[in-house]
Amino acid sequence: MALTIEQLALVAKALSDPIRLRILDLVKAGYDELSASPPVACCSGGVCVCDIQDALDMAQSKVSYHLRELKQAGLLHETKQGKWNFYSINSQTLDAFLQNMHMRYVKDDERESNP
Amino acid sequence: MALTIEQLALVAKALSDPIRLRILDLVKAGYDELSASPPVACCSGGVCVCDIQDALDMAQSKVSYHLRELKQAGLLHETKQGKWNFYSINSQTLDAFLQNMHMRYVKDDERESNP
DNA sequence: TATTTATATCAATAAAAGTTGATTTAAAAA
DNA sequence: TTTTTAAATCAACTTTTATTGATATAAATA
Repeated sequence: MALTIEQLALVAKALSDPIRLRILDLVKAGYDELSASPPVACCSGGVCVCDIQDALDMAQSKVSYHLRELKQAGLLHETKQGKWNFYSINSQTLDAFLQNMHMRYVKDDERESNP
Repeated sequence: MALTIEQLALVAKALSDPIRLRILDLVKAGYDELSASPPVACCSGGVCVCDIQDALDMAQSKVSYHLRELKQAGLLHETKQGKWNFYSINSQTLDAFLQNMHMRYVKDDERESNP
């Protein structure tokens, strides 16, 4: 799945804010790294908004805003469960982004300049 | 070399604009893909501003602005040669960015959830 | 049913990024 | 030496993003 320049730029934009990267860190680590327990007993495979909010000590609307940016870029997956929204990493998007960027801008052109 | 969240965000920001990705494309391809010849006989290993400008049909100051963003993020290397400035890809920065992003957000945590 | 809790969304504002045309600098050419 | 060429930088402006506080929605609880 080759991504267009516009798609690549959109993912990069979502990744271009330290707050959003911190959110990705928290979501990736899950409740291991959060000083909280999942609000729902069964494993949701994600982290809820209020726990990110607590962990980062940020206004709720601010956290929601950044979560939306990440979700719209396809970097997060959202699961609604009762009154909670759980977010988990969609590593497919990030993986595709990283692979495409590597192929486009790092990988040596097969034809020339190989060691 | 592990990059901080702030460093990662800065590189991502530089990559978050389609114009800049197009510039990276051109610089990577070099004069092969440009309908122009290098203005200097000896191989500079880069592309000059005016040829990017021609290829993208953009104002000179606009191209310079985006080149500066890419250079400041460490994604491009600049070589002055006579009255020309040649830009080439600094793949180290991009490579470090991609590896760090992969380790941080894609790679499975060794401890759990392995297939 | 009334209240609380979790979270999205909205409107207003603030801050950052991008664009444009003009000016500056420095090298090369006339 | 004057003029031209390449490219950086600047100031004014426009557009996009981010922040904030308030409001809306919907589920859970009292």
